Amino acid sequence: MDRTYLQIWLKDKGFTYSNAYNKGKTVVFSKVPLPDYRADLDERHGSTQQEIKMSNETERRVENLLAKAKSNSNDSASTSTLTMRQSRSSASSSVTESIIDIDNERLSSELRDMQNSRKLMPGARSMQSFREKLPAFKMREEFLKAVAANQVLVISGETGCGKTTQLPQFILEEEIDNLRGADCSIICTQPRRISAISVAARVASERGEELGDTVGYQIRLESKRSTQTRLMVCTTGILLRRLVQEPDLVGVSHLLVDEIHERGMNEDFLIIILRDLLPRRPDLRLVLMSATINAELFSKYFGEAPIMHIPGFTFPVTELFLEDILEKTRYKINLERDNFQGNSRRKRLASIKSDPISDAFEDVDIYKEYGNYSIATRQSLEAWSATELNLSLVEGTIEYICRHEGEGAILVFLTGWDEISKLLDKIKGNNLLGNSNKFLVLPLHGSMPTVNQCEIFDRPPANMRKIVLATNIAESSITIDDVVYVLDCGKAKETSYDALNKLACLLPSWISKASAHQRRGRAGRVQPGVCYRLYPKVMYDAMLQFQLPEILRTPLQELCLTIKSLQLGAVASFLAKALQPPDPLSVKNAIELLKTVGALDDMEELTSLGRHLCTLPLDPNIGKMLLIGSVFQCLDPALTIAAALAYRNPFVLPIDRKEEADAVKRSFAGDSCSDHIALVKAFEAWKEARRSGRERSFCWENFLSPMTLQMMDDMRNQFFDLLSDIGFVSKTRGLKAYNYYGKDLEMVCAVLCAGLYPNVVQCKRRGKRTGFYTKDVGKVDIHPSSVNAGIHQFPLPYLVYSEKVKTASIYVRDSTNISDYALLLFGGSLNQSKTGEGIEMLGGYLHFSAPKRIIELIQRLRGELDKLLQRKIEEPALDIFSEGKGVVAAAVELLHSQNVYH
DNA sequence: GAGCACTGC
Repeated sequence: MDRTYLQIWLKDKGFTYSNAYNKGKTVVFSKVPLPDYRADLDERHGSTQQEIKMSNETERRVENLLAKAKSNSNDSASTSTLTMRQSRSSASSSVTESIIDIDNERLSSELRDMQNSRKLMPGARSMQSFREKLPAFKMREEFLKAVAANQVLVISGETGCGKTTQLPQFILEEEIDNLRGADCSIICTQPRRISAISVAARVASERGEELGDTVGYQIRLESKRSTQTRLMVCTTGILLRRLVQEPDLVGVSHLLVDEIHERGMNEDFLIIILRDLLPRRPDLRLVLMSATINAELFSKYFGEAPIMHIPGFTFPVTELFLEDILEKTRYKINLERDNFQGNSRRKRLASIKSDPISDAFEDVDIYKEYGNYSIATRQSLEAWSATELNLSLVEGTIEYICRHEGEGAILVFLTGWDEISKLLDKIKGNNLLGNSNKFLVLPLHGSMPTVNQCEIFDRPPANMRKIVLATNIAESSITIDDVVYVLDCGKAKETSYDALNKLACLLPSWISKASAHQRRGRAGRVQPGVCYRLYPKVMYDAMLQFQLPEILRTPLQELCLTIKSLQLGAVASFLAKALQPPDPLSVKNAIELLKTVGALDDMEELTSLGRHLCTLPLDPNIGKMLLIGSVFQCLDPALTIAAALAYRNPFVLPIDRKEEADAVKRSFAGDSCSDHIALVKAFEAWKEARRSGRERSFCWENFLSPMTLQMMDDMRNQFFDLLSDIGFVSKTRGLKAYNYYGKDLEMVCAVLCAGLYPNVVQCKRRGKRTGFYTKDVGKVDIHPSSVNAGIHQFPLPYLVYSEKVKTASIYVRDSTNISDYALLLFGGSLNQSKTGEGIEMLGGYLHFSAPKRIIELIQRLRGELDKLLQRKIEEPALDIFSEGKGVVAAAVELLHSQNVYH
């Protein structure tokens, strides 16, 4: 067996990137300035030259295979055919039109008869009186008049006013009553899947109908609708996909966009498109639904569209700030005990100012400002730190509520896994709260396994108090009805995007007033409640009105690709029309990345690859990984990895058994040094377990989320269908026909490399340790949850990663160890090195050296591979294994020659 | 050497 021993030859060249960092120029970046991790830039940035070692045997084989390929490709000249888009027949004959008119008239009157008869059904009376009590009901006529008179209408209303369920319903009833039922098509968008389903279900039941009749819903991979459906509730993402096919939303009569104040990326993107669409569709009616807090913003955006306000109804919630809490609970914040570093207020004042909101408090003269409060309170305020969460204070407040306040569940908002875990431990050790008969303490975090989902929602047994320790997930995604007390620590982890360093960040920051309001509202769902804010009033006053919109906080490559596919013109000028346009540098980064991936050409136009990527609901890198995976016969693992990366990691993080969970994940990875392979193995094992009917125990034992795995499975099917739509696979041949190399680790890693490039890490040995470096930010760390964490010596010189995030440090979360051949054949384009005889990649960040004839051989192979791939992209039905037999075989040969495992 | 906000096609 041919085995090439790979020697890693390290050579520091002191390479620096002046374009990426301007020394002396400060980084202006969202709310949190970056610490100076670039201090010893030159030292850290030393670029490594990788010497390519190729055995004579391998060289001869690759040489031979390539020679065969040459003769092969000559006799089969490219026969790429231009596919013409079939245009839909635009004009239907007048005869069919009049038949449709008659049909529609009949249908409209049927719909009206049905609507009227349902009003007489048992239960309809009580349902109607319930609806009449909602604040929205009083506005019914006014609302309908405004919809008729204005193309755009902005509705502002607080939770509990009934706007989401009533307004679309009013329109539906009105249209049906006026015999326009057959012609109307109402779409209502929701930002989340669950809310789309529950809104549709609620409206259907209020109308006394089955879901899917006149009222239906559609979310990804799931819908309940019929030809009867006149009101469709869908997620914003579904509507955006529909716009790709139907840019004018032909046939839609009314569009209601809900929760627009949340400023999600999809919603912000949608309203730019809609503002441009309205003049082309004068008959379309648009209703924007927002919380009261920022309705004017949207009205202005749509040329002073009228605003209608609907008062809300929730139970009153008493609000207590830190000073009131200290006064009431007599809790004492003790410097030595509670503040680990013993930061006194004065010491903190002397150090660097942290953030404007904390500063708002640090600047206050406590003895003056809090003159009406007790000395103990003032001393506690003096000792309190705005930068570190004081868990003892949280616990003390919980204890106070349990001792002195009435019944009702307590909901505690914390920032993350760590805080939840620590507080849980603390409570369990507490004498009063440790009494397990009296308290039910439940952690609630997106990646914790939901052992007993019901426990969170159900009322606890009598004389038992439920205490939920949650993240932001409880702010809008999960609603716990019986909450009476909310504890708000005032912070949440928030993503931001540092365009200068091309770096996504996930850091705790102060929430906005809007979030604080939302958290408070969680206490008043069933009865009057109390909200304990564990920060001073002055800090609340200093909080931002709203969170920064998502479009300003995330990388934009996927959005930019969608803009191109919708033919909305130049990306930068289109995005400049947004309510709050993103930083031009972020746009530039996204376009550069799309060019690197090969989705856009130099003129910023979509390439053939780019057009394929538009059809896949994936980040362009992951989409490319999937396409290359199908091309190179690794479809099964590519589907799994794409699904996991696009949705969420199926591995859960149990609060008390995380070491075990870590070990299980590592055992799935084996010696692959790959989180992506661990995912694939876990998914395969799940499928096997499901076949033999032991899914539940398998998931439990292996710390996997059955719901996530199920969703991944569905997404895999969706991706397969989409690949079939664009001709890369044939459904009749099935998945197995595209998976010849599915178990071949080197091939799967090469496919990962093709997709994840330019997300490459250089592993540099430094004595006993390995340092990890990327082009954009220099030194990075392997995330401790990765199977690659703690490995000091990797068999291969590079890692590719799916995500790099700055939290406590800059981490690559999921990574795979790859060879230099994988990079050379499937990475970025190769360039002649400016300094020597070698070749380079990634704008000169990665260098490879070898004897001249080896370099030439590799470049020749790479050239043939690129040509073959290009033909395949232009002509997806092409069989590259017969067409480019020699080239593929040569590539496989080379990848296998670095097999260090067998 | 020590960590994992949340949505969506």
